[in-house]
Amino acid sequence: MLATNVRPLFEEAPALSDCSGLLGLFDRSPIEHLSAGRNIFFEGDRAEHVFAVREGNLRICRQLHDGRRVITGFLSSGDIVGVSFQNRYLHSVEALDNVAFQRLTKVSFDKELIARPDLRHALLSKLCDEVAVAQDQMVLLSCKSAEERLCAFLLARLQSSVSQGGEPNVIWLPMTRLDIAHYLGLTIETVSRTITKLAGQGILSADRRHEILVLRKAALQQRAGEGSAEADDSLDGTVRHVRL
Amino acid sequence: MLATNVRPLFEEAPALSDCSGLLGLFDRSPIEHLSAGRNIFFEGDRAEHVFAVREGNLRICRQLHDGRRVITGFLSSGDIVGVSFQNRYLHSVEALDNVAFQRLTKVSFDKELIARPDLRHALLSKLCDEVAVAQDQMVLLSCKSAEERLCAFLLARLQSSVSQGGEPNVIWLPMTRLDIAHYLGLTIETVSRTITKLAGQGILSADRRHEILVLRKAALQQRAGEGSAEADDSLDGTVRHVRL
DNA sequence: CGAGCCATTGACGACTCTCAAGAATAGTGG
DNA sequence: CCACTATTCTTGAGAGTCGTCAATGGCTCG
Repeated sequence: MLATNVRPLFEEAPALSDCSGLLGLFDRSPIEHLSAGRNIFFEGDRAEHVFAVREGNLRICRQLHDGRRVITGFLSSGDIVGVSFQNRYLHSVEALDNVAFQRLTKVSFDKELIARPDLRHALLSKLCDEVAVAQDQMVLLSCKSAEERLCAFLLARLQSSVSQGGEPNVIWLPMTRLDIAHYLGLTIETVSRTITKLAGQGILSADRRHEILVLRKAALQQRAGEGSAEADDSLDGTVRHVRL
Repeated sequence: MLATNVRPLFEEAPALSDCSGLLGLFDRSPIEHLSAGRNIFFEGDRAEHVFAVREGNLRICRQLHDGRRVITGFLSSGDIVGVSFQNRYLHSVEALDNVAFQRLTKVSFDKELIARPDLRHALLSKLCDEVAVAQDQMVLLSCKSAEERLCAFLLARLQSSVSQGGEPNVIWLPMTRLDIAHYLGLTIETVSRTITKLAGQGILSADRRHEILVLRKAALQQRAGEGSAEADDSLDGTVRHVRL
């Protein structure tokens, strides 16, 4: 087992992005809508459906027994969530804004998958991707400072914003500062202070609440510490050698 | 995408444990040996094989550009590592003691999988499990104190030790304190101090370096935060309520 | 316009890291 | 078998980062 954690009985995963052909499976499902603050499902619910996000943004939360909340990820258009081999969801998924999504029962999702080897491969591949992302986040949480965490997060959001058709230097943040804090393992105050500091250094400008302007991307990358492979300006498919 | 991290080009996974039928695939592979400190493979190596651990213990490491090291997991007998959809490994795997393992080329691993739907399902299931474990670790790193982290870690190792046939209250630790620290996102000093503190409270006894005796499992669970409901009882009848 | 949420900013304190030294253990060679 | 060395672990003192508590300000919405 990768980590030494005790969760022998659970096998759930996760949220899958950019799900190539997989999204096609949902084509015949009706579109459902959700307003900000509402959940697609809750932690502990019986896991009977798989969902595809079509519009809007969501957060994936887990609750600790003492009330602490952790955000393990964010979702947006094109992501799939709820894929699972267990019968209960391990996390809640909550809308950050107006969301449109489609659903498929796990049973029919499985059936389609059996019939389509290409999609099975896509799913497997996306699952591997998912693990890599989770491990990246582990590294981030393991040993990065508040500034490094925030810079890494902002760069990731920048890429996401751009790939969804935004300006090349504008970060769109559908989530609140508190969400960011819960995602990065920080407090809202630290997130706020760090943003202020970066703004003071002329690296970015955060006039609006949900929009951050990147002024010096290179500085941001430097402070993110090891952007590793994606250090460069991405977007093109050129894979660079990652040596350390 | 679950996390907002930027790793669009990588899809690797992970280490799979308790790999039901999957282990059978390696039956015809010769057994290879490795002594402590040696690697099965390094981060950045071309990913051409999948490996099954037969004996001994290993650690999974990632290196940051500035030299910081993170341990993302530990492996032992029955675990599979190297499953990947990318052509380079994202982490190193290094022996903690004398290790015996077998290998299979990715190509033949894939071939076998195509022929065996049951194994495909097992793999998918294990991948989901893997993600769940990684997310548990994210939660731990996100918002748990040093004491909570260590207690959770020790409980997991206890379970692992017991399931491998050890005494019900003895934790076997094949790794060093530094490894534990790098796994939990702490320093070696903090790990050491925390163990000393727990020993001072009569919760455990750590006379030997690689062996910890659990004296009050219930207290350990309580301090792990969210070990949740499974009541203690533990080892002796005298279960005392321990508040923090 | 007031209520409520969200974000910012400040002061303070605690937890953990850093630096440093010493003790215990393991490994090596005589 | 016993020094001798190297590594690992423990313990201490001090510092720094980040969390906690608290107050203020800005935005949104009824």
